[in-house]
Amino acid sequence: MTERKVRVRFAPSPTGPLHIGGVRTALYNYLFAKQNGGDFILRIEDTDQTRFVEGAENYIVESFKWLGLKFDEGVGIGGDYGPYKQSERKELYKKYAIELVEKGWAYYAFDTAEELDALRKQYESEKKNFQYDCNTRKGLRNSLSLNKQEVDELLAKDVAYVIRFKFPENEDIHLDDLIRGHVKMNSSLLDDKVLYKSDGMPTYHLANIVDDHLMCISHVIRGEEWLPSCPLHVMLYKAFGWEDTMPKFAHLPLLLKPDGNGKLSKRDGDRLGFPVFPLQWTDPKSKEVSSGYRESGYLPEAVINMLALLGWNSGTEQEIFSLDELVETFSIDRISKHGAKFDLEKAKWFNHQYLQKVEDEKLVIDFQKDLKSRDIEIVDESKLIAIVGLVKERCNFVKDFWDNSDYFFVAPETYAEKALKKRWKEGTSERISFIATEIAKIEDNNLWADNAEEFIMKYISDNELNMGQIMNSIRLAVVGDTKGVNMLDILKILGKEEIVSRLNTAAKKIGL
RNA sequence: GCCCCGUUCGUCUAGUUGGCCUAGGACGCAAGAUUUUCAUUCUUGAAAUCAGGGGUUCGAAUCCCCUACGGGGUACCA
Repeated sequence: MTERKVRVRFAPSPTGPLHIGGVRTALYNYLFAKQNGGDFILRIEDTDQTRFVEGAENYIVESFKWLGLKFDEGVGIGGDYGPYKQSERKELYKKYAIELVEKGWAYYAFDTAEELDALRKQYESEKKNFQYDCNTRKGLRNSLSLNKQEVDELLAKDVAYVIRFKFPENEDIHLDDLIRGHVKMNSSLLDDKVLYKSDGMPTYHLANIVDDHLMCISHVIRGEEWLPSCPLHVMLYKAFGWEDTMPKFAHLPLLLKPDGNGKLSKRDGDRLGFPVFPLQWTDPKSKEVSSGYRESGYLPEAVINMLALLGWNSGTEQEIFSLDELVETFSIDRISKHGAKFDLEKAKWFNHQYLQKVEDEKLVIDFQKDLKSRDIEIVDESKLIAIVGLVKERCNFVKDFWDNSDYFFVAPETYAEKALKKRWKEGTSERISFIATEIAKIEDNNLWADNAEEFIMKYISDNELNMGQIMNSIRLAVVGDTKGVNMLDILKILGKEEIVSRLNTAAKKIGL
């Protein structure tokens, strides 16, 4: 067999915002495609009309734009294998379903949803489990149990029907998963899945196989929730006679809730204080808002890096990877087999790492928005750049900047009590106000701060004082707390007038 | 219930052909150093009897079996 071109697809259904687990699936697909010089395709699987959610498709497209994962083909991009939205391919599927019926691999079933529901309930009451399969299908209303004339009549009368796959009896179905290795399941245990619904739409199973085949998909990399139905998919390839070009499968482990049990779900994020969605999402019906990574201040590169390492590792001790580096080092056989719990602390750490790499000038743009929302008049930009440069190393997010630099913008109105007790003793006010008057006399040029500091040092040594005590008092007077960057930098940025004023205010207010 | 997948520090994981594993790294946590403060940074430390029990073997986290636990599936959802 000749080596096929690598073509992978990410195929979400537009039933809501894209979940972070889905993003990871897409990322792994992307990395695999790019590494192999292949194509990365976006297909929208909107075969369930009842679950369609307004805006979800656009949300998916926007999310990937933000994340910087580019599709080569698909919805919104185009390509030679379109259309890429399954609802637009609707006409196509029926003929394949019928082909399967004609080949004896599928059959018409006329049972209504209500009839089947009733059957399930009945079985349940007998503590048994109902399954539409090789054991029960003969007793149900379908083209296997009914004679040909009856079936033709029903079809002619336009009675609602579905087409179900006919699993052969007692046959072992083998599957080689790239992550899990060899998996075997017996056909008798599998149920006759609906392939074609009574509303004229295919189910996932049919549409998926037909489209993957038609779009020449070489590898299917998807979540583990699909593993149980993979034998059906393998059988479908066989039934259609497409075994030669059947894609290779890789079933990814799931992302789990950080606390209790179960897979990560929509609600977990805001319940536990972290986003599960790349972008903020407002539910069109309930108007409920779910937070997004973007709005929470995460950098897309950090999200990608964090996600990549959640279930995969390079085998080295490297943890920080650019997208390009990931493309280079990624490999399916280094994906772990077990589910991974999301770790908020590590996510923050990743963002911290990436935040440090962003130029101060760029960060200033976002910081200014934050300042504006706080009604802070924008000081000159070079000052802002300097502040960001001093402060960012202690922050995980741009939104942390404020707490670490507020004293640059507003003079303290109160002084932290704990700090006062420790840093402001009898006679401190007197000393501080003396220092204020003295440094006020220093000529106000760009050497002022250095000269002021020099004076303070001299004052300390002349008076045989504890240096820390005086410097900390100054910090307290200027900042209002024990926090803050290097004192000389604060002196420089705030300038003579402001510093002198704050020192005098503190001396007066605190007294002692 | 039945079927499938999994199980190494609190979390993400290394460990891929059994011996170099007295199990390594990262996040988080603790202590110390630097910073006269806070934070960053750096160093050190605590933290997994490799889910449990049986095998196989000179030797098992690594192979086999059983049990337990976790996850997924079991829809005219994807």
